[in-house]
Amino acid sequence: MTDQQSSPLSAPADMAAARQRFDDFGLSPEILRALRDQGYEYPTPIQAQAIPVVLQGRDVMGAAQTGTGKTAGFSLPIIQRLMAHANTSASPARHPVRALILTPTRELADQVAENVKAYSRHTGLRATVVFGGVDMAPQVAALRSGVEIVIATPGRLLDHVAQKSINLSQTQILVMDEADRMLDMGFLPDLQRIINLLPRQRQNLMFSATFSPEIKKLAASFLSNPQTIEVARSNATSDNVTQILYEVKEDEKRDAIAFILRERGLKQVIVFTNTKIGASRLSVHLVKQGVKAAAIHGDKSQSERMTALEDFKRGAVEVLVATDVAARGLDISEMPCVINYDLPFNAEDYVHRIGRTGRAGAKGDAISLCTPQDDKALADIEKLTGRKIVRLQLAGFVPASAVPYRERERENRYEQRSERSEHPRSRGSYGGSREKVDPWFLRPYTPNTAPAGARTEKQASANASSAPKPQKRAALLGGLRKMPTAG
DNA sequence: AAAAAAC
Repeated sequence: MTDQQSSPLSAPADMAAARQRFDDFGLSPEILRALRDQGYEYPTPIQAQAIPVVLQGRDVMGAAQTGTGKTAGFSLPIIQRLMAHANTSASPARHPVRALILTPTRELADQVAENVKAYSRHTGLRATVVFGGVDMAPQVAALRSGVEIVIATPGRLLDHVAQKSINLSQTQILVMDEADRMLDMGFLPDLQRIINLLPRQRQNLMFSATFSPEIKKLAASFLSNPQTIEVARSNATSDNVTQILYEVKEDEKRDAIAFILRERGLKQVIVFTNTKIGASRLSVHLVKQGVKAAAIHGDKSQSERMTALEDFKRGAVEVLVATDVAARGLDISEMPCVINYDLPFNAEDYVHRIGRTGRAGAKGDAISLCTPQDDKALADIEKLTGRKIVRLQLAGFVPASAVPYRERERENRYEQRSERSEHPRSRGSYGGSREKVDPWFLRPYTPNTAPAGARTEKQASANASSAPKPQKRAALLGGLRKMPTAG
């Protein structure tokens, strides 16, 4: 809950009487103080609905997109309920985990934890976050010292369960955030195992952006007599977001992105790709063009992921090239624009991706590149969002392939020389065949009017590059996480 | 077809 919160002083006087305030919920002075610290006074619609219901101890099935203030909607009343039954013993053993919040991605867990810590800072309650890809020891130490609230991704949580560094036998409240995403990611067995470790008598809160049959089934099996909370029609795109669609050729996409970034002078933008390798490649390409870009995806080490996100938030990185790891949940304020380098495979992912902009009533642009192959994806998106998206030509855009080779060679001379030592042929690993050379840094000039045969050859070379040698792929992806550790 | 998540 940061950017979606309206300014405390912005409510017109004539509205103030009708408008609910956080003071109206009977939250403790310590919680209200934390809210004041952050300058929050008025609840968002989801908060106004969720807080009283959660305070009553009821189960909740909430349909809410990120950016609606959902996190505060469940964490404020949870903190209140835990305070109401405070445990004053100094012994860590007397501080069993009392509330567990599960999220699908590590970044989301981290972000939720930051919010929970902020809201509980004056209460004496302690919260910690637990996720994979980082050293376990500090997490074990935090858990041992005694925490009432744990925010976790499922895999690492079960890891802690296995080595007995966490005890869930006293956990009275369970939150499943982004439940639809967790199902998509195959977390159902893990969720089942975790739930089996909890007391039967507990409060369950489930949040999901969509209400698929699978989600309803999950709700039916895990929730008891839940109150349904819905703030906006699900699958709807925000009216604040202007959707723009440019039709380009596949091999023109990189140039088109660079062109769009330059033309619009974009300083805070996420570019989504469908693949991890695609994210890495595009970010390397943009950096070569002088763009402050970084990639974030699941094959990056956790420290690289965190660095990229922090650098992006503080402005050192202006273009975050991301896979769908960043499509949901991430709360980055003031994002005026989101770009789809690839149209996503699932229409729902499109909604989540463009939901990263146009938050808190601000205007935003969602720019997508599409190729003629994307007809089906586009039709699915238009069906889901109930809107027609007009295809436009990217005015003024000249792809690099349209610039005569000799001219490009002159422009790129320095770059090409510096790359030459990395040339696969110089290492003999690719043999001498020109078709197998990665066209990334040696792009043969192909006239736009090339005959069909030449086009096929170009495609073959593009295909070869989409399956680089494992070593090169690993270097690109920066997959520290995948490196074997001792033993 | 892809991505994410434990070691």
